[in-house]
Amino acid sequence: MPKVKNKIIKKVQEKKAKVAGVPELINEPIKSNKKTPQLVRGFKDILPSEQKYFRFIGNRLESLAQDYGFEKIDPPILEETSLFSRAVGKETDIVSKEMFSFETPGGERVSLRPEATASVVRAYINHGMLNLPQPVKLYYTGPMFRYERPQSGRYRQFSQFGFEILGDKHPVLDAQLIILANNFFQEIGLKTSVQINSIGCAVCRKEYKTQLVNYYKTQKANLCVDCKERLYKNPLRLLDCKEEKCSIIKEEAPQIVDWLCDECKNHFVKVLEFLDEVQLPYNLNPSLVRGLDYYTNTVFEIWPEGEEKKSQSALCGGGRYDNLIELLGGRPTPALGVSVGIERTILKLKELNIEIPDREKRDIFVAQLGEAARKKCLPLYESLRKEGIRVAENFSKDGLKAQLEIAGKLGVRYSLILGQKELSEGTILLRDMEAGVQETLNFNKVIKEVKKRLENQ
RNA sequence: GCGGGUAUAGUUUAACGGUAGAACAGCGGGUUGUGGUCCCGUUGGCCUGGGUUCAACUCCCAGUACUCGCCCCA
Repeated sequence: MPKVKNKIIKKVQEKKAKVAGVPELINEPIKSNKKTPQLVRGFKDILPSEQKYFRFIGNRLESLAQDYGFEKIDPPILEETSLFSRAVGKETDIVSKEMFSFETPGGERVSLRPEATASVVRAYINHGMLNLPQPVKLYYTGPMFRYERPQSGRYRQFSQFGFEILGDKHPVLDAQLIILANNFFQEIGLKTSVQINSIGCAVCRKEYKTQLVNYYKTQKANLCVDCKERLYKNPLRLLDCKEEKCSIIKEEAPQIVDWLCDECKNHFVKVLEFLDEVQLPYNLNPSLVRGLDYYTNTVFEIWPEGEEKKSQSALCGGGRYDNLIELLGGRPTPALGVSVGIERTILKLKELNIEIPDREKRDIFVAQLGEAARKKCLPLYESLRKEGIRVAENFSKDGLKAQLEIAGKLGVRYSLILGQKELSEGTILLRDMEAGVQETLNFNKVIKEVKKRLENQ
């Protein structure tokens, strides 16, 4: 009620002011007309409340990397555009229409990275890592950029982490990489389904593509519009069309595993055997093909359990890329890798209400009253911190009420309170926040006393 | 690139062709020195542009953003 009244009074006063010829500027609120810049489409602020998810995943990542002997590499976010067009493939959607590319003031064609494998491989070649003991095992984490239509689980800037193993072609590595990736999801509490396939080497894939196209040509009349296009642009993609009529055609389509050369088939069989050794269940998925050109032989994805049909559900994807290093100008070197979509993983964690540990609680809040106390509390805070005590404060506040309120919200066990009275006595109050009782301590012994109390609990 | 839904305060939202209301959060006070309960006060908002109308936050159109699908991918 009074609010309405105030507003009316305000209006009347404004009118009066106008009538009296007071310049309007005076009554104008301080608010400027300038609009606050908004987020660029598809980009997000990762707010403090979201950070625990990233921290949680980051911690799991670090310990996994340690356990499996991977070393970290941080390639830059910006690379020559040609790195991606050569590695990922000129014809792929990612390169042909989804990169943030521009010219630098110096005239170089550069792109924000849409993925990191190409950069890791470039670094491997640039820094002569072939002279290190092979295989070289590297991991990375950071933002990637793709100019796609944003939607659930898809942003224009998103985070991935990934593991790359360069310089060895043994199938045990394929299996171990899949185990590692799957362990990650298991350990954060997600149930998963491993999808695996082999797309062979350049030779047998070419042969298979011919077979596939020949078969689909006989069915051309019944294909969807997209698939007619795929027939010429990217035949392997025919296999994961979701149109019902195409799925029926797919049933009868030749499967790549039947067209693998002896070497590729042998490799794939061994990978599966290793997986069997650790009793990791997997789904042999003949229609799993990957969107990046560099893949050869083993390809895999990990999906959340029970979400086989959804299109954006893959939490991670990876495979071998035995030709990539040579393609980028290195010596022929086999390699493989996996990358995990962090936001997608977080989305899943939230969906399943999986509990994520918060940041560690603070133990002691330092509250002060008056400028003199403030001056003593600032160094006290430093001393407590140096003693390894988890301490909190809000020194800019004046009232004790406000400070204790914050202490309560932080969930500290104790608050130290220093005011005029304590200052003159050389003491300080220790308040047990749970019990609500206080005792007076000698200021000079406060660190020792606080430590003693924290240890006793 | 294509299609559907949505757009009111920091957040969740209400109502209305005629001066926008709440809850939570924030800030201040009730205790000039005591939090987690309570009470009071207070800051702050109709996405942008055009049209219809005496009058548009409300109706219409366009744009933009968000969102959900398709495509593609993590």
